[in-house]
Amino acid sequence: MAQITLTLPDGNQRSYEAGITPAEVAADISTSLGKKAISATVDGAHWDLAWPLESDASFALHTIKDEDRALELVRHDLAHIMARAVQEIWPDVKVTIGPVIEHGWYYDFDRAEPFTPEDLGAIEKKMREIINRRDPVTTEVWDRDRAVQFYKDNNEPYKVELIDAIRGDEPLRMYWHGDWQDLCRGPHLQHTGQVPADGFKLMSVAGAYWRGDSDRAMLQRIYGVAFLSKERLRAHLNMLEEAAKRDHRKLGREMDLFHFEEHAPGSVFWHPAGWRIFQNLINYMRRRQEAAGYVEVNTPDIMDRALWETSGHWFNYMDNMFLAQTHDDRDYALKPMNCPGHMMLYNHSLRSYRELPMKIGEFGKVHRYEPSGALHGLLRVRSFTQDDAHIYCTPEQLQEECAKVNELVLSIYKDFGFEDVHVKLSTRPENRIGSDESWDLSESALKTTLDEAGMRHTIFEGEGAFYGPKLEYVLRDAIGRDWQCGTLQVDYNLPERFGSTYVSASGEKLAPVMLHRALFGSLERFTGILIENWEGKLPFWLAPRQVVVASIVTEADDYVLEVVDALKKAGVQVEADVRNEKINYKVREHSVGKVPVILAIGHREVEDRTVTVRRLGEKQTSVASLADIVSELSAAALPPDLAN
RNA sequence: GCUGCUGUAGCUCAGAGGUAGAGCACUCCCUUGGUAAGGGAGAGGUCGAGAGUUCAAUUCUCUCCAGCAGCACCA
Repeated sequence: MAQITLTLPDGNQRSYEAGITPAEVAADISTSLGKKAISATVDGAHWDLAWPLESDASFALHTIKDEDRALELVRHDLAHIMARAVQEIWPDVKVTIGPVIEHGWYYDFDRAEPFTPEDLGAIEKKMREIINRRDPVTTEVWDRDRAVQFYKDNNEPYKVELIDAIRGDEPLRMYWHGDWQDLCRGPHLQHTGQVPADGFKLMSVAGAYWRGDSDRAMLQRIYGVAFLSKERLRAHLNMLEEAAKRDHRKLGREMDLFHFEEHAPGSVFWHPAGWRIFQNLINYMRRRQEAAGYVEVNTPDIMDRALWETSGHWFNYMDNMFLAQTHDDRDYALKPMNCPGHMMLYNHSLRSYRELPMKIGEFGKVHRYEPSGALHGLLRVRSFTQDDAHIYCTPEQLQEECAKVNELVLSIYKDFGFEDVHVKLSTRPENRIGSDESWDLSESALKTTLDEAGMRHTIFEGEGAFYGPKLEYVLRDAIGRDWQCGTLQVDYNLPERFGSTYVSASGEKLAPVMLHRALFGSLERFTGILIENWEGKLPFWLAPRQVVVASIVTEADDYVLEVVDALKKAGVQVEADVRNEKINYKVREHSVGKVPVILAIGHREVEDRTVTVRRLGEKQTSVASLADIVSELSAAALPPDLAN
């Protein structure tokens, strides 16, 4: 028998006969390690304890203490344990796939009756039984024909389909948890008892398409979360509760910012306070863009079909466009994008190279008939306002303009407290317009921009828009969630389709390149993201109601109004609250409404011409003179681009 | 769009085959109270819409609409 040498993490080497398993190595090192081991890493690959070792390798054993490995295994075994539990309860349910995901796993089943919440409880109970049985996990490599026949005999058509999809040269590995069997790449634990029985919870059941394809069968997906201890699980569940508290739909109601109606699904009714946030964003962006050399324009909401045919939208997105019926025998559509309107604007007069780069922005409201299931509060709507702009430039200017947009967007996100930004680069899709040469140029311009700025990014092959590749800016929020916001797209195609030109220095008519860019993206969505990020407690300059001046006694009312007046004149968004209510009541109400500053006025303040200041989230109050508080709050009300 | 669930007062929710209830909010009265809900009274609902079953439907059935979770989609 050949000998192999395993090099342990501490540098020690051990020699064994080829074909030995990591489980045997672990037991050889110590009895307790043999019991505690859950998997191994062999030359960097995560290795099942049952897989034989055939050659020299670096070798490390893992126990439940190696958190990353342990979580992966535990979650993966739980997927199998859950599938087993389901089949033990309902033998006719067909199994499909069950991968590990962030925080847990899911498994998709084909079953005629829907799983109910009570079913989840029953499954969970059965899973604990299986864990307590400490069923051994064993594995074998089968050849393809045997596996296919096995699944045909067992009436598991999805598994047969999976095997068909696996490359011919890949070994098919079968796993048994006790006498229950599944096709699986592995690795797995030694036995089901290695799963912490109190660290998991089944969360929900929902539909999911087989193989992610909406033309195929709808399966039932059960989601579970799993951690290595009860405490970790509880912490995760608490985190979910915290996230739920940030739900902008709930905060929007509590803060009286906006609402939705049945008769306008996916369209926002902005209340005064919500609209103020919205306007704050637009005004801020308007200033930043003006400073960056943009001009603002406005183009029609409804335009003739012919325009959308020229742009390509009609053929690519007709199903998702709102069409306008009129009595003049013309087809109109509500604009789903601003770019065709901007093309009209560009083409309206003969352009000189001296005008380029030409940057035209519009806070245009676009309408898209989004699938009903996609709608989600402010985050996915059917009519929304973009901070859209198009930059027309010469091919020579392209690279620099991309870099400028990139710089601007990062600087703006920073003003909103988003410093953790990463970028998705999406390249040419199958359905596209334009030549491969123009796509080469566009993609390389975006790639170069990221490389020169040294920004981390992920490439998404084939995910670009039909007219050009795109960058998408993804922000990480205060509790670690990612939100896709801004975009930068290079487009050689629309200028060509619209016959746009500029006159060059040598008098030739040449085609410009255009950039599409939006930095907030959708103002509606960005507002929603800000609400979630700050849990409604927006920074002072953005807060829709910055200050409430509340009277404690009726005799203070005149002075309250004087304070309100002074703050208003100083540019602060302020309201008086002189209702016949106790100060406790007022403080509670405005705190729930996330008003950052409450100024309370009683006899003392009237006499001393002061205010008592209570800031959101602080129990402690302080006293300030009227003049001081006015100057402090008027400074705080300045947007970051205007503050010193 | 697909699967499942939900729809009762402005909000959060209870309820039952015999045309409805609570708390908060709202209006009025009392109370002038010092930092997260002072007390009392009143008003408020075609029970999402339509059809069917029934002597009788808000309750049961079906269709539609909207919302929620997930999937698919996201120019």
